[in-house]
Amino acid sequence: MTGQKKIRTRFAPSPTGYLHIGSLRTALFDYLFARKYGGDFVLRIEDTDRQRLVPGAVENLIKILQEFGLKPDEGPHKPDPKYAPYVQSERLPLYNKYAKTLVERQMAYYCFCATERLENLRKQQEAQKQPPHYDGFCRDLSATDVQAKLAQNAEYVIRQRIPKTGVTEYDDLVYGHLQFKNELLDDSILVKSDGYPVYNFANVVDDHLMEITHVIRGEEFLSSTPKHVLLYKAFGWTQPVFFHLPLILDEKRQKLSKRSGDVAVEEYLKKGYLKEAILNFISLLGWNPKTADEIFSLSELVERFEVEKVNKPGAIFDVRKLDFIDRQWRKRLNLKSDDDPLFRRAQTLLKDFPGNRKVLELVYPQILERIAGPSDLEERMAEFNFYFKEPRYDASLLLWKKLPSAQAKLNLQKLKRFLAGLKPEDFIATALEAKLKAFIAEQGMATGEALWPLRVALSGQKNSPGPFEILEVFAKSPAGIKIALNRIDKAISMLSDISKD
RNA sequence: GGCGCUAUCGUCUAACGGUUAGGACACCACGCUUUCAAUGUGGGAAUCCGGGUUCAAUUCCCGGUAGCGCUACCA
Repeated sequence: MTGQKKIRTRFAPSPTGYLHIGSLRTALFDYLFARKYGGDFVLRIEDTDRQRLVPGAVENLIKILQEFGLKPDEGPHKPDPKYAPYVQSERLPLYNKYAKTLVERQMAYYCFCATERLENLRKQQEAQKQPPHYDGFCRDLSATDVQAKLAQNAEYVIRQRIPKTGVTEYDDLVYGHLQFKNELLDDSILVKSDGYPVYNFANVVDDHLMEITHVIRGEEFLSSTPKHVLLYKAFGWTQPVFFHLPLILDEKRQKLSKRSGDVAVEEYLKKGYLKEAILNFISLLGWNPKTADEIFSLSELVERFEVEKVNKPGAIFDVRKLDFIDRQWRKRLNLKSDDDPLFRRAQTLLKDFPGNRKVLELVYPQILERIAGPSDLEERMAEFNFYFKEPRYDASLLLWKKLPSAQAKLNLQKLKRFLAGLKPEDFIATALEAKLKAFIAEQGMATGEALWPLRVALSGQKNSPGPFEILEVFAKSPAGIKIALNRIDKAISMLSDISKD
């Protein structure tokens, strides 16, 4: 056991200002793998693309990871002097040093080609239906030529010198044995003209220096991995185990991206999804426990996680399943409304409705109860316009379970008369319910046959809050009770029309 | 175009080479319930195509097709 190296995984996002749902999944698997096998989970920030820098992104990343319970053991927030810094833009001298080494070993070379020439080259190749690739113009520049150019302060990049022959192969934990012909690999750029390294390079250097044992990342890196393998070989470093995760796809089967809709984890949080549900849901994308259960907490996931259970095909992100899992979690957690993000979301939405707060406070618990999932919260909320607008509905809606129209009409007439005799202070949902139910029983009506038509008459909807709540809301304003009674009248007359037919 | 990966219900997926191809989401019907939700019961719904290997192929091999990914001085 002494020779065993400690397992170390890393999550290496670019600070783009938000956390991509796919990135969260990667972070989750990094975390699960590290926890499962007693390793460390490291956060490294890949900010070598200076065009895409977003201020504050790193702090946001750490915060949100923490919120999900995926707190890295190491990272910018908690550096280990042995590996720090954890932000790539602070590691420039390192990349520089290693790039030089590569050049010395003839495994990389200076390239002075102008962007314009490269663009033309690519256009030509595309026109001739050839795979676009660097033509090796600077690959065999003599040492003196290079020195001369450098002395002139010519702009340059450093390219990887890929062997012209041979095959590069590696084993992936998920995808198995993979091999690539070297001749098809491009002499891609390692260090950009601004002195910043490119992903393919910085990644390898850092993973080695940080002693990462398992590289867990999305499948999109499957075909750039041979270049990484070649770099490990060039340096004489042992390569980590590669562990690629199947892609998360949108409903069009494309890699989930900003074009697909919401990809930012923050968006889902804002919509009111529980973080437990989000984590649970994405864990099921490309991985399955092989049991009937599928509701798991983070620690349950750690317990059940196994690499063998990771699938190869890309998985479509189906928000309806997320809704389902969210409901399950909501039930499991039994949240009080103040702790429920969905509730908070509902509250902010309600602010946009043109009514008094009292109305909303009364109906919101029902909104939440009847919700299918946060994804259609907005739609459901919009239905509550019935209070402010005259409802329009089909008379057949009033007929619950094939209730005869004459019966419905009679019931409504009785109810209306009863309601008309009540005092304004009687219109408090709980008290009203007791009174109304007593009356219904006394009249020998079936509860459903009385309350269904009443509720529909008041709201005009198949799904709405209950009649007691609606009536309480109406009774808040002096004219409200009259409006409610008018609606019942209208329903009665609609039923009369039906019975004539 | 080149290279790579992938291929079971609409979706997520299960099935030592032998199953009436299973489960979950979604959908539909019915029951229960004042509606919804929840719950119960039932229903429709899949092995991409073609060859092999084998007594036996969803499973192994080959080919095709399709989808996706990569093919940037993005990651």
